[in-house]
Amino acid sequence: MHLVKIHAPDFDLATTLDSGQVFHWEKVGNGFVGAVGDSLVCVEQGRNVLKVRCGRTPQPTRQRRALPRIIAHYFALDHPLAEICASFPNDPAMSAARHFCHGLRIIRQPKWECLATFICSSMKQVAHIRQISKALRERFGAARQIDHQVVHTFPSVQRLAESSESELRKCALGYRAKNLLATARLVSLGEADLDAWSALSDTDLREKLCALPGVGAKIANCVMLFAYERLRAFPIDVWIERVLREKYFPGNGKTTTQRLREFSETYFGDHGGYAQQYLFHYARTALRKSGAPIPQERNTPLHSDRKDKGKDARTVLRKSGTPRDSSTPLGMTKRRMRGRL
DNA sequence: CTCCAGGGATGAT
DNA sequence: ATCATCCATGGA
Repeated sequence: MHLVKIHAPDFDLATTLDSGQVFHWEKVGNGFVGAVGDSLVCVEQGRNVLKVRCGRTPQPTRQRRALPRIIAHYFALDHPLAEICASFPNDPAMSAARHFCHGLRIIRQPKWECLATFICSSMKQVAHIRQISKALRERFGAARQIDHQVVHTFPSVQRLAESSESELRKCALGYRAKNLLATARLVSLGEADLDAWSALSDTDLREKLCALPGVGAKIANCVMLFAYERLRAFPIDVWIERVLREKYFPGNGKTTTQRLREFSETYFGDHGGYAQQYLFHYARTALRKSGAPIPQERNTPLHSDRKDKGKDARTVLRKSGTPRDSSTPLGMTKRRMRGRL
């Protein structure tokens, strides 16, 4: 089964796939198996090279011929990584992250796959997002085969749009099911044209994405960075917020999230999204275990700890089974979808 | 067991 | 405009 070698200097496959930007690659042997678009591949890291094997596809010869180009484009091997890293600000935290994440690239993900996956990501750990992605693919995706093992592609917009909330909830989506379904329907109806949005400015693109159910500033920035190649987009999640407060605003207990956002958009420069991903992966892997415990910075440092107050009531109220579809046929509860989209 | 996670929508100040 | 609360789920 055809092996292709692709020149890939300055690229670390494992670091890239483990950095929390993509969630469907599975480690098999010395390589990783996953779908790139509609074709299933096994990718293995070599010395300055990627070894790629292709599974069965509907159009074998055509796909096989285009494979190197597709793979190189997907992993963004054309990004001038040295220049990008050189554009990062020169401070201790950034330098540590840059060194730790050597070879990490922001890859080019399919728009719908990226959007749908990050709608599922809210208040979920990376391991959980992988689990949800797998459940969605196995239930709604198309089966592909490579090396005697079956892997499923990410489900199409139409397939998810014609599913139901209760069916989506079987994939451990929880409250995210309604948002994923509503967004899938908007995209499938053409009211949200993900491809056409490529032509928009960063500001307009963010506005369009934020109008989708289940998409706020953070997820919009993730989709902009990982699927629209907007390398300035700077998603601020709980990890990045900790890094910013701890490394860039130490002691300032009353730094607003608004201030953090302004800082992140100017300080990190033209490739702020790249810088953000380096800081994120560094904080999650190197900083968490065997290091600084990350102080956690409780807000409300003044008066009144208010011991419990709720937090256990819902555990008691949680009845068994029947999540009930909550009957809002199109879930169009987001006001911003009103008017000209 | 508790705690927390690549947040967002909503309603109350 | 900011702030609190709820939303489900499962790994650590």
